[in-house]
Amino acid sequence: MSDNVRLRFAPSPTGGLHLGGVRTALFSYLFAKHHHGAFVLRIEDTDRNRFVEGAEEYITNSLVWCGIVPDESPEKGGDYGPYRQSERKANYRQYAEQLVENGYAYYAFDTKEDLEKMRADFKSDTNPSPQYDKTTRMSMNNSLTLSAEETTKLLDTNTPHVIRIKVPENESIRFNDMIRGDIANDSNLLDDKVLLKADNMPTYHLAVVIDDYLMKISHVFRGEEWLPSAPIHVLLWKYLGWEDIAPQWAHLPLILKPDGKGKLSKRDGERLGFPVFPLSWDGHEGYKERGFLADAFVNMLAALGWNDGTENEMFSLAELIEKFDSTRINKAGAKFNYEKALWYNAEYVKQKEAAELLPAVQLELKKAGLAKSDEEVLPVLKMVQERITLLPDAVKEMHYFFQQPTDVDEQSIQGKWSDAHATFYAALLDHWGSIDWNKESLETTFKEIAKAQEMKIGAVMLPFRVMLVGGKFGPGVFDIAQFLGFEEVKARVSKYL
RNA sequence: GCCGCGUUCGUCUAACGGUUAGGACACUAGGUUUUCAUCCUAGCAAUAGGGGUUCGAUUCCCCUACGUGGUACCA
Repeated sequence: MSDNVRLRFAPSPTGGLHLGGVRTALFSYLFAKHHHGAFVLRIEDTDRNRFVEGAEEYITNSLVWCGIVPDESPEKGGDYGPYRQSERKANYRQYAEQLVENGYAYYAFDTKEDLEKMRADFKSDTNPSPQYDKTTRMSMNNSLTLSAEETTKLLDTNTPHVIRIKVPENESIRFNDMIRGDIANDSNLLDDKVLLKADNMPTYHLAVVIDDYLMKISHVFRGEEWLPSAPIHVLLWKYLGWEDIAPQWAHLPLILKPDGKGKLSKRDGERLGFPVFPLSWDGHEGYKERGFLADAFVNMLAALGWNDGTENEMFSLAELIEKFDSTRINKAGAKFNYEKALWYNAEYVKQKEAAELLPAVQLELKKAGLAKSDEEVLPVLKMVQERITLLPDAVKEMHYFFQQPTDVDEQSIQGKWSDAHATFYAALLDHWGSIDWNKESLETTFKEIAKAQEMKIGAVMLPFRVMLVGGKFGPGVFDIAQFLGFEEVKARVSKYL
């Protein structure tokens, strides 16, 4: 494959992109880039009722955060624009009419009530949801049942109508899915899908075929929920005369709820306590705001349903591009596991250079009201880096380096404090006032004084830590003391003497 | 109901006819850290069920069960 590999990600601007959508975009992007092809973003806004203000911008921002940058898009433009279907409206009707002329589609004038009546009339125990198909179309109000004159008259008087595909009888419609292999469907089970709506806008089925054709799309990655309508698309590519250049389809498995049943939905995030959006959307916190690193998020998503065949699980975007192979995508849906996402993030935080992490950490500190210089923060970050899972953890792990602990866990040293302790720390501070201030000498003298006063090291070490940081946590206590400096250590300890 | 797709440890997955069915997350135990986390070591744990095909099936075929998706003038 070469540079005529072109993939598109074609979301509807009906809300925030969720995990599944991002993964579809990611796989498309990886495949395109692996083959040195193009990745295009197309906005499928043909349903004006579901249009949501700001959704398109959100989608773009999300992709950018992930590093999935389109080569062509509504914003950026390209040779095959426009990239919003609402702006390509002029294209669709002519193709639909071409299908009618060639006998592959027909005008239908049925009202909403007509359709409801048909569904009610044909409904039975064995057929609970009757379709507009070969068994019913001849009893409906369309250009197949009406005379040519009547049809023309209705059309000329602007009677509301749609254009439906005329699904053939007794055909086995097949195509080869990149992930699932040969897929066959019996045409007798398909319905006459609406291609062009009464408002003159195309449905997904028509628009996707025409635009994939016009934009020279070579491969399509989309969710498994499209598998049942794929035969309609196959038919359309054929009826429009483009059968030989139809794209190759890859229907991706779904991302499922971690607990119960079904597709992951945005409600699950609130319910189970994890984000389902990359960036915050509509009051729902995103992965970014939760404190995930974009590359960890992308790695986690890529590993959900794909692997490179080795035992390696860590991949940068560049490595994903290099190793991506669509034949290694799984067929079965995957239950989402937030624990694993957390693990990925912790791994990325640990592996990064502290300096690389610094800007993001600084942002968290500022949010918590701790504005410090990079020079002050960097050495502390190096000490606590491996203790951070999510970026906001940095505040919890670092605040006591810069300010006296407020919540002191006194319970942890309850009953372990005596006058002898006070004497010990007083002597310690007295001695430390005149030594060379580094962690080695701090530790040595700490131990010497403890021995001289017949105190067990363990008995004085823990209270010392608690006075310094506020609890039983944190890096080596002498590392902390060294950073704090004599005056600060003295201040924190003296409070308890 | 009908149609499509799927089914390996609790979860994500490897093994594309021959392995003691491997790894990761989670969990458990031990070690390190005179704290906690990290880290190290070990442990736990799976081929949905039934028929075939084959010298041999996780792997190929069929049936059943279960899961999931579709069945809109939504995508």
